[in-house]
Amino acid sequence: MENNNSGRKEAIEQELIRGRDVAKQLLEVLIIHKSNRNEEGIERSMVKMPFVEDAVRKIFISFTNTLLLFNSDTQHNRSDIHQGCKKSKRPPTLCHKRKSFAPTWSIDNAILSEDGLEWRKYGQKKTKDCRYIRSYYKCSYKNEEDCKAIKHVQRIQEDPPLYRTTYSGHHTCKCSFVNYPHMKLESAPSLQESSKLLSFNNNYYNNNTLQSKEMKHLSSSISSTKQEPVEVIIPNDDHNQIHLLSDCELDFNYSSTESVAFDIFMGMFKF
DNA sequence: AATATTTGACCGGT
DNA sequence: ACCGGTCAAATATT
Repeated sequence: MENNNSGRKEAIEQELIRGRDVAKQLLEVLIIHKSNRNEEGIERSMVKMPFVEDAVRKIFISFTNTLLLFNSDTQHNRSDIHQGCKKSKRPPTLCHKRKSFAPTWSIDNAILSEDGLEWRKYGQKKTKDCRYIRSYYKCSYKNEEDCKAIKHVQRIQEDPPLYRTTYSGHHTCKCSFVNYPHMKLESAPSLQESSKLLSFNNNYYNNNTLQSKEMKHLSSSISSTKQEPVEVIIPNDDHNQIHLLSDCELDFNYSSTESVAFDIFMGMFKF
């Protein structure tokens, strides 16, 4: 327990450092961008938007990974409570999981826009303090993959219309890879039941040096954030596959896989 | 027919 | 007892 605890502490620290470093990079880019505008405000620099976008994403993921690590104790303690009532029919006893310890965050939008993730509406409610209805959504893959991500959307303002979307928990399903069609996450039947297979289409990585460099980075990233042994397979020419052996801490594993995937994504833009 | 949304009942936390 | 989150039957949509 002691050992596990210090390992987690270390992982949290690493995530924080990682987030800080990317934030610094981003800040530098923005400062350069600012100084490269001339007096008329005409832009002379070429700030690569994919880079900026990805840096923001990485910072975000770093924070969420840290939160997941931070909360992993509480989540474990809770999971056995709600296993006992998994199959009970409505009356007489029904256990609903109420309080979630998952990280939450909100985003305001002027329009009801797609967020690129897949949701299914499961309820709506008029709340006390707001005259608008609040809609509740859960991940479309909740049943298939036990993905715990939920969100609710509520209009909070009339005149310039404004909608607030509050997310809770992160996707642990294939839908988190929906914006990155060259990456696939699926079960790896050849290995343990709980393991996952992350595969990359080689068409996107035609520079061989870059590829091997990023793959190396990938493997080191995975093992550095996990205490358990991780199997990394870097195979043939057609497909690069990484097997992740995971058991109870799926949220955490998926998230780090995702963030590592962004690393690779980012590596592509440097060349 | 299969899948998604609507809706009121139900539940747990305060 | 109230409030907001969730369930699941009824209904709508594909």
